[in-house]
Amino acid sequence: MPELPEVETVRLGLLPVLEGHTLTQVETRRGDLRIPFPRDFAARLRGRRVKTLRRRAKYLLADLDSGETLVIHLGMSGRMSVYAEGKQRRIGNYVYDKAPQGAGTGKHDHVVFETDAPARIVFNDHRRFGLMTLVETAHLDDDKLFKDIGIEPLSPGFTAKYLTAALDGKKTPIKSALLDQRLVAGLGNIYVCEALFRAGISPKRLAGAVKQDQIAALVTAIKKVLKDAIAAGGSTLRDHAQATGDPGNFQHHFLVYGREGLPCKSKCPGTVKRIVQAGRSTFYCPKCQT
DNA sequence: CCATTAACCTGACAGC
DNA sequence: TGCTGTCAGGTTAATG
Repeated sequence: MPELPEVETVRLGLLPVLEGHTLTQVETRRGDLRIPFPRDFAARLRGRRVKTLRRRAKYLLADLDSGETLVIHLGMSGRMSVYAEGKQRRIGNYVYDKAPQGAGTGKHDHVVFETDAPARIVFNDHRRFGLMTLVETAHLDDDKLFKDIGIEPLSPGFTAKYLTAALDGKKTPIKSALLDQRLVAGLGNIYVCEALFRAGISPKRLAGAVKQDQIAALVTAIKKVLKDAIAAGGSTLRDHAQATGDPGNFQHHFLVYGREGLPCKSKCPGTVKRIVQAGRSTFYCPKCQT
């Protein structure tokens, strides 16, 4: 469920049961996800209070009162499901169902957290491309996972000027460049396709050859599509769910993604086409994206 | 250094 | 019903 809007949606849903709360119990139900859990993972989390729950790129970051940060990546299919203890509860602005029988013991339920909210949080990830680890908060930016990650696209620093410099001289197609987390953090296959369509840029155009006015339009389109998607709770294709268990809604607003063979939505006579770039599907309108 | 491809793992779905 | 092949929102090691 994994691009920036989906991760942000999950973060917002976790906030009421995590931030300011204590992890009363933590259980790992296998030895690894994409990478092994660090030594004494559960013990280092148990009894710790979450000071803040942040997001960087597609990672969730829970800063603990121990000086460590719990780093969570949802991979392709990871979910964080929140269940209220005992009965359905409203906590903050969210309503959480009570845990159904067996919640946290499923085949792909890999980590279970209990908090004093009181709530149970179940990390489920059937493809196991996700990861969890612990990093010293003070050295997070220098960690292998984060040292090469680029700018946050929703930050004020993400401007046409920044993107122009980042794309300068690049010979890879703009579609592939935008998926590179070192240039811009958090974009994935869906939102890159959608942003390029909204900016009228061909995904095949070489990154270094995108014109100045197109770059400006692209920056605007990226910020808008990400914000709109967050407001819609992300996009649910198959795996994404909000922390409450509800699906996202932004998939109903796709203009090109998954629309191969259907008419272009920008009142042009074109038809949405699917091509493969760097091993990933790209959807675009050959008529109005140049 | 740069760019592309294959691999990681499981499940859903289409076609036979 | 069941088999096979294809595809999926991400990341990264290996390769050219």
